Amino acid sequence: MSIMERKERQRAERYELILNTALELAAAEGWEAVTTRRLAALIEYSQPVLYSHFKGKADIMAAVAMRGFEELATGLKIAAGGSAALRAVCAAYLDFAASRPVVYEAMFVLPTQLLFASEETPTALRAAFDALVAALGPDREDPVFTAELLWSALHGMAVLMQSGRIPADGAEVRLDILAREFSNRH
Amino acid sequence: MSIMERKERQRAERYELILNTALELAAAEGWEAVTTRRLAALIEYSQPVLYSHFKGKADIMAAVAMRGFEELATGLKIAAGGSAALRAVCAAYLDFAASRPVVYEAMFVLPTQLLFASEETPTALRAAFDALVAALGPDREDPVFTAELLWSALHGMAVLMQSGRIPADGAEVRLDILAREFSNRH
DNA sequence: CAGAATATCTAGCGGCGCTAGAATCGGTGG
DNA sequence: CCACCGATTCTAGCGCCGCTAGATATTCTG
Repeated sequence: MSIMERKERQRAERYELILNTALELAAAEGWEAVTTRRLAALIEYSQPVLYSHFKGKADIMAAVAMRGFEELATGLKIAAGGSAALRAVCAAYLDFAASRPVVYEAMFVLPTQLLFASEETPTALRAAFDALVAALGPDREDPVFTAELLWSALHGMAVLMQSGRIPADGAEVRLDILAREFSNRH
Repeated sequence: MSIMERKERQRAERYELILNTALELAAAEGWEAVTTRRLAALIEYSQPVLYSHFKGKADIMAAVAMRGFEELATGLKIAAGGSAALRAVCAAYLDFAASRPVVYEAMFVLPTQLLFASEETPTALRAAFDALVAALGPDREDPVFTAELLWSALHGMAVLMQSGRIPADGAEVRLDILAREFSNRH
């Protein structure tokens, strides 16, 4: 059965190659430059090979997004460890969005079939959201709604800055105000 | 010169026809369904006619967005009139986003060359933002940054709800929390 | 080593945004 | 009234897209 194992391993390697190449290309030229033809050329296989791994372009982006959910969840959990957890978690979120813009775009901006806040929500995404809830601290009246609002604010800041709709300059100040407004001293 | 006037009037009418048709089609089937071919067929002209009015598809969407800026600015100004201005303005913003999703998408989600917070920012958009600043009330420490943060929160709520990433159910509660957190009693 | 099964490729479909050049229309001067 | 000419509009096509059917090549098996 070693032959099958080797085949599976090679297939898994090619799967990784596709994802990494798609991510690199997207990072360099944006998702609209990630076409099945260019991607196939870069991995040095023909187009249909992509379709033996993924249902289509959207599926490739969804796979990239899934990894992003895990990375984000990890980042938020680490940030939640120290003191001033709320501000740190918010900073970690914005940091992730700023440092991996195309991954963030695949996760939260581009159309998705992914259902949020449902049974099919990926574990990692749920974990990331739970980190937000936890960062708000105990004794909240509406912890989930408040966390959704906090997420909205973070997401809005991320995408409006990314698209140049609000200036990058004020990021620190806005983060300070956000952390202050959402702090638990009310 | 009456003939030229008639021609200009007819051209203006066709311009309107294109914009209205694009908006209707986008509202019915989304922006990705608004192709130059379908649009041309709907207005009963050939494709190149579109290009005699607009530089391209993106330009058509930008024109739709521009009208949206005006409508939003008007809506926010009206909401700012009464009492509880902050909550009312926020509600008006979310209302606009929810009731005209494709216009909102063209304004704030889809790629744009439009520069925000610069000299080229459309007057209407600037007016809408100023309404947010005003709604925060006087005696703020960082009124612009705070307004940018408020806008971020509103935008985040709008798009995350629109894409189903946060449930539509909690909209009212989240709006309440938002208005409370940003109220000037600190 | 022949044949079956698997893996991969070539070639193509319909549709996209956009445009060059042909055809047609409408106003104008003889 | 008509022939011309410029403006307007259309036909046809380019190179690209996501995706797939069917041919081909490769690999494993008896």
